[in-house]
This record gives sequence, C-alpha cells and structure tokens, in this order.
Amino acid sequence: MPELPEAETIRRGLQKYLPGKTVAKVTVKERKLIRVPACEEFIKRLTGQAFTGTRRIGKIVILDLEKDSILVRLGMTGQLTFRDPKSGDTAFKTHPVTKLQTSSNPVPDKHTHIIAEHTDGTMLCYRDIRKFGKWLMYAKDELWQCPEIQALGPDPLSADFTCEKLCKSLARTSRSIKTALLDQSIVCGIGNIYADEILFACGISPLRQASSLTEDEISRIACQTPAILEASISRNGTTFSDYRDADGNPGENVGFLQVYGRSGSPCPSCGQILKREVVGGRGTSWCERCQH
DNA sequence: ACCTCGACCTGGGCGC
DNA sequence: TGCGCCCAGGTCGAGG
Repeated sequence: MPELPEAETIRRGLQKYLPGKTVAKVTVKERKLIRVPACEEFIKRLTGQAFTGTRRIGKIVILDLEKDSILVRLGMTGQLTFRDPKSGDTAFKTHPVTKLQTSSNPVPDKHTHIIAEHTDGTMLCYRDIRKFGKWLMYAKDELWQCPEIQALGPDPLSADFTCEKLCKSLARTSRSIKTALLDQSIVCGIGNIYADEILFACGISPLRQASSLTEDEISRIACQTPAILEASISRNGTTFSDYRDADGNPGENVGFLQVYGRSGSPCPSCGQILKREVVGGRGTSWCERCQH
C-alpha cells in the first residue's frame, strides 16, 4: 500500500533521526528480503557505517550511508521506523486507510524482519507482514545506474515529470490509462489508490485506452498527479508527522479519498453510485457519470 | 516487443 | 463460535 506519499512521509520521518547514527549491529530475520548483495555481505558492509541522509524516488526510500546507499522497496506492507528503546515501548497502531504504522516506538514483533542497532542504542526497524519488500545496497556513486532506478520513469514531484513526456509514453501503449498509470516506467510512485483518485480528479474513465487521451486530458493528469500526491503528503504529514505522539486519528484522513474503496457509495461530485470493476487486475472504483 | 496473468505472502472479513 | 474461502495490491517472471 505504500505509494509515493507514504514513502515520502516515511522518509521525512526518518530524516529527522537517522543522519549521524552509526550502525553497530544488524539483525536479519528474513534473508530473502535482502536482494543485493548477498545477505552476509550486506550485513558486513552496513555494520560500522553511519547514515548520512535520506532520499526517495517513486515508492523507493533511499537510505544514504557514508559509502553505500540502501534502496528499500516497501512492497505492500513494509514499514520502516526509528525506535528509541529509552523512551518507552508502545503497541502497534496502524492507519485504517494506508495501513501505515502510526504509533512511535513499537515493540519489534514477529513481523519485524530487519533491525539495525546504532551505537547510541537507537534502532531502525523494518516490519513487513507479507514480506513483499526488498532491500538492495549499492555503492553510493553507482546508485543512480542500478537497474531498479534505471527502470523508473519520471518521479511526479520532480522536474522530469512533464506533460510532453507523458504524452509520448501514453501514445505508445495500447493499455488502459489505469494500467498505464500503474506502470512505474511511465511515471513512478503511483499505486492503485492514487491512480483511481487522479483519474477521478481528471474526469477520465480508467477504462479509456491510454493512447486515446487528448492532449488536454493528459495535461490534466500531469497537473493533478503532483497536486493529489502533494496534498496527500501534507495530510499524512498531519497523521504521521508527529512521530512521537501520533496515535492514529482515523477521522482525519478517512475522508480524503474520493473514490478509492468507496464503490457502492455516492459519487462525492454528482451522487451517482460509484462503480467497481477489476481493471488491469486491480480493483478499480470510479464514477461513470463524471468520468469519460 | 508488448501485454496479461498468476505467484509471492499474511491477516481480515464474510458466509455458512 | 469456528472454519475455510476470498480478497487486498506491488512487482516480476512465465506464457500468450
């Protein structure tokens, strides 16, 4: 479920604590999560290095070290949290919509698969119920050449994301616009939730063939995509920003989704009952009256 | 070359 | 109450 806004929220949370922390000990309980390099080498290289900062591209959270960088793909259920055992343990709480952790300092549980303990006793914890996540480590100066990043299209919050590029990409695919928006090589960071939200905001049916979109429609997508993602970052920021005492305020964020997960309910714009159908293998909600 | 689909996982919700 | 079935969606390899 973590899409770009959730990855960015997590990154901002970590950015407050991680820089300057030196890794003293690494525990990997689920070896398959470490993809590059081999698990033993990963642990060896990570141990002793200090974190220098964080970055993000699409849905990928990047943890920079002195010499290397770690790519974290959160998959469906990945959660990256900073923990300070000295400030007391709390139970896990998750956001009802995003399924992201909202409590600070959770006790590591059976789903906490990777733990990096720092020299000052704090730790970075990776929890992933379904284990779809992936960790990869590359030398810092080779990071941008790695296949996982090379495969990505422009990030919607970067200057690379332009209407012109989007027009070109969409023109050469026969797939539906919904499927195209989920293709990380066309634009990176959009997942199922925001694909539906963006198409609703643009008044475009998810069933439309991508190559049939007019320049005006594509410019709407180019405009709405960053706006919706930014708005969501600011809202998740409300829920998660205060990492220390955030304890999940469901009412605050539940209302922000216009169509996703609302099939069977009235369209927030016209009142027509929202439709639901599987498009490109994904559950998709939209308004047949507002979206053409 | 492009596209679709199922597998990977687990927990939660629902029906019987 | 409890069991089993199905659903959720990001990514990737297999197959069309």
